[in-house]
This record gives sequence, C-alpha cells and structure tokens, in this order.
Amino acid sequence: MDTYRSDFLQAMAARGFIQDLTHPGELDALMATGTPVPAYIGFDATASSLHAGSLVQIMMLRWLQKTGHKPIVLMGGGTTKVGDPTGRDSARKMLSDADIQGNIDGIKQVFQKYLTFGDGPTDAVMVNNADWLDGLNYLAFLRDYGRHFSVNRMLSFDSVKLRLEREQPMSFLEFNYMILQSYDFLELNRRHGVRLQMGGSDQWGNIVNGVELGRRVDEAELFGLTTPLLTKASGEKMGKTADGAVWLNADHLSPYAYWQFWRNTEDADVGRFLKLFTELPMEEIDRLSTLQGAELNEAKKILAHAATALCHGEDAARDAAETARRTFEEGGIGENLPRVQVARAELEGGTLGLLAALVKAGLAASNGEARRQVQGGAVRLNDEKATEPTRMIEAGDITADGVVKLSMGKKRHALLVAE
RNA sequence: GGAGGGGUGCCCGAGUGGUUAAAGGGGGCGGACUGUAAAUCCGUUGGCUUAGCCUACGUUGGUUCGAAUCCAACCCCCUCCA
Repeated sequence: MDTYRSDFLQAMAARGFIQDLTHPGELDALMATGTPVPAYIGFDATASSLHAGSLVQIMMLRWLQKTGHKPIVLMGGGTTKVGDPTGRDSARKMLSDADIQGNIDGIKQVFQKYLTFGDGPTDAVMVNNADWLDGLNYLAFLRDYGRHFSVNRMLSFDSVKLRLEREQPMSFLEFNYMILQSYDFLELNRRHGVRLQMGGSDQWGNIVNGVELGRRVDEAELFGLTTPLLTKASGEKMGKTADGAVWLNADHLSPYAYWQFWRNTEDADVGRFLKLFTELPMEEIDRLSTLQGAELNEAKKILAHAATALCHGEDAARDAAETARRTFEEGGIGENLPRVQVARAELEGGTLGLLAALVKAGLAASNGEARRQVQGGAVRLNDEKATEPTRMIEAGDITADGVVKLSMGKKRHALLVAE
C-alpha cells in the first residue's frame, strides 16, 4: 500500500477508497500543508434521494471534512438536463426543471446528515451547476472552451467508446456531458478554489478531462481521485435490495430496512464494508474481520449499527437493532416493523381478504402475487402459516397488542393497525 | 436522400398465421439447506371478482374464422453510401 503524508490520503488509502489518482505526490503535498483544500464531488439529480451506490462518495467527503479540508457538494442541476452517458446504453429520460429541483431538495437532506455545512474554512458548501450552465452562451462557450476538446480523444473515452462499439445510439446532447463536467471543475476552481475532483472509477474520463481543461485554460493545477466500483463479493452491483434501491432518505427506505440491508451483508464483504461505510478505528475493524462463521454475525450487526447511525441517527439505529432482535431472535413483534393503518371496522368486520391485506401492507405488489405467495406457503398471519387465499381477516386475528402481523417469507413483516 | 438491418415481457433474447401470457437466460420474489450470509437445489415471476375474463410483442390501420407472426402507412434506432 502506498504511504502518504497527508491525513486524508492516508486514511483513504488504508480504507480502500482509492482506485486511481492523478499526480499522487503533488496532491499528497497539497493536502499536507495544513491549509484546507476545497474538493468536490458531483451528484446528478436523477432521483429524489441518493442510494447506497453513492455512499462511498459521501463517506469520502466526510473524511475530507474530518481531516481538515473543505467538501463541496456539486448538485448537477444543469448536467442532469444533459444526462451522463457513462455506463449506459440509452439516453436518460428527460426530466423537467421542476423534477430536477425536487430531486435536489431530496438529496440535500441526505448530505445534511453526513456533512457540516456553513461558512467556516472546513464547512461544507453545496452548489448547483445550473447556476453557470443554464446561462451559457453557445458560441462563446464553443470558442472559449470547445476548442480545447479533441473529438478524436473524446471518442476514445469509455463512456463514448463502449456505446459506439455496442452500436447503441448516442445523441450530441449526451456527447457534450463530459465537456460540461470538465467545465464544472474549471468553474469551481475559479469560484471556490477547488483543486480536487473525486468520483467513482467510471468518472475517471470525465475527471481527467476537467483536470486538463483547467491546465489549458487557467494553468490551474488540478487533481483527480477515483474510488473503486463497488460490487458485492458475489459480483452484483451494490445498492439493491428487495424493494429496489437502498435509499438513504428515511421516507424512501425506513431506517429498519436500511439496517437490515447492512445486516445481510455477505460474509466476504464485511471487512471491506466496515472500512468504507463506518468510521470505526482500523484496529477494531481488523479484529472484527478475523471472526469466522456465525461469529461474523456480530461484525455484521456492528456494521449495520454504525452505518445506520450515520445515516439516520443513533436512536434510529438502536431502534432498528432492537426491532430486528425481537423479530428474528425472539420471533416476536418488533416496534419498528412497518405499520399500516386500517379502519377498525374493516379489520374486525371480516371484510378484508388476506390477499388484499398483503397488498395493503406492501408485502405484495398485486393480488395475483399475493395469491401465488400464499399458495406457495410463503405467507404467515400472526406467525401461523396461511395457505388459504380466500382467508379473511377477522376480529379474532387481532392480537393482544391490537395489531395483525403479516409476514412474507422470513424477513419481510408488516403490522396492520386498527385506526 | 438511397440501400440494408432492427424495434418482443423488469433486462437480454427466441419466436415468422392457431396448441403463445409468448422458449431460454439474467434479475426479482418464495421454499429447502444455513448463521437473518454465500453457494447449491426447487418453485414462481402481466392484471383481475382466477376452471373464466382483460391487457400485452414500436404506432395506426388492414387482410383473416384467427396475427407478435402477413400487408400498408408512420415513428424511432443501427450500418454503409450520398
């Protein structure tokens, strides 16, 4: 492993955040001077929350702040209108300005959990590239910056090359994405003195272009750093779960479900994830990583707790852990299982069918799916297997706690609550 | 503008007049095994008031008893040519 003098690069290298780095020596020297260095990561506003796939970048900004530097969060309000072609075979669907603004508002909430914003030298700042991209003058832009980009070279970057090799369409709009991202870097350097852009390894081409543009236009010495593409040990992409993406906003995915996601980490990933997604000291992580077999479950709980505490707060993490303990280790009813309000009359009157109840509880997407799962023996009503699709929910099904517990398989549970 | 190829379910991809809600794979969900893991095996995977009905193979019309499959027009994509 490379050895660095700066706290930031040292921590990042030790924890497995670094895939590639432009000019490692010079960057290390810059980061070690004791003066806060502004560095940025861009996030496109394609959804109203970020998910676990962006967590590596978020954690890196956190470390940046922790080690005495200044994180700049760039919201891609402008670039989202163009759409990053990287790693895709087709263009993103067009989002309206209102959609984009709504997404930015949602994403802001995530960052407030992880970073300290403000006006101080190491306080985080959030900026929106729509501020400078929206008003660009096409001709002036082409003459000032377009001339620095070689189409020949652009065609050689993976984001473009792979698309063309697969004979998939790429519009001129998308083709411009890397130019705009490069320009962002330049603009951030001018406005905020940003020296470093970070991002996932798929962003390497976009980042390097920005570094070069800065040198050509302003003779600025800029740096780039990329993180490894994060996959599970079994090769799958990170950030997926039963209900889709692992969202970081509590209104998209409950803290309990978030905790569960980390609790179910594959054995082979535990050590790596502890380094990336928690701030436990390295000695502690090394100790946890030596655990074998079922003992590793303890390490997974620690991972789940630490990751959830960062995202949703200590209390939410504790609640989630407690709910999980009761649900799985005692087979009881945990406090934090998803609760669905149902009219008392409906619950007691025997008019609510089991299938409809499962859909209502969010455990099945449709009546048909609910039916199949019931017939397949996957469904439990108050922990009793329910195999009859025509079964109705009745007053007698309400437990002493005043709820009806529905389970889909072993891990997905929900409570119907009379209102 | 010309010539050729193509647009199928969440994704990839077979299918060229009926037995096709559409092979196969991936992904998802569930079951078994386990440690709330992985791997493996099994089931399932459009909707509904489910022995039936409805919706679906780029769009719109047409031929036919019957079309994802044939015809016409249109839209979109790829390749080569101009």
